[in-house]
Amino acid sequence: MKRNEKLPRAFYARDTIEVARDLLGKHLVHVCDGVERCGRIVETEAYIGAHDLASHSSKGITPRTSIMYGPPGHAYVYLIYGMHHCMNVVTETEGHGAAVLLRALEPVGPLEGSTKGPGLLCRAMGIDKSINGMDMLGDTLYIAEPSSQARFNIVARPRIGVAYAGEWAAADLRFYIEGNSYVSRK
DNA sequence: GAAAAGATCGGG
DNA sequence: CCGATCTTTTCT
Repeated sequence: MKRNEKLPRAFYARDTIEVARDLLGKHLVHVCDGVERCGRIVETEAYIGAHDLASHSSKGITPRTSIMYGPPGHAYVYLIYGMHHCMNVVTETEGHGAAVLLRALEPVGPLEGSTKGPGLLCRAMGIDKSINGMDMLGDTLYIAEPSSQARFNIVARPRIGVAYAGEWAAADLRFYIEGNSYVSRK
């Protein structure tokens, strides 16, 4: 089988909105207990920096957000509502505090349970807080460009669950593949 | 110390 | 619409 191409650091070290859009269609891979789990990214959200009131980084550098303020290409994973994990990829440059949340995957190969939504995505991929801070250019967790795929349209919509963020709640910073049935919400 | 709220999900 | 469930941050 043809080997997919792992995304380089430079892919993540760019404008967060561009990264969020470009991540659509890419393959997220997690090697866990010798088993490779893989899903195609179909929905993302951009959290663009300290001035974005929906972003955890808007609180400044805290123990939790230090990963977001670190170098790009690392995983930022946290527990939300006491029961669900959410996975992000750090973008831009060290000190910027931006990341892209992965919200939904289309399964590539066997995956247990739904991958439709950030909490379920992490459960199906075996992602939890032990992954927090991991470099996504290693061999355990990474994102790769698939060898080939059909062209698709990108839809931009407001982010989910950020009503507290004032004006930022309305910004079109959620992106998904038009017509894909694994997108968590229209 | 204590309290409140949260980038969610599933059940009623 | 509401409860589960627990971490992080903020307030006293």
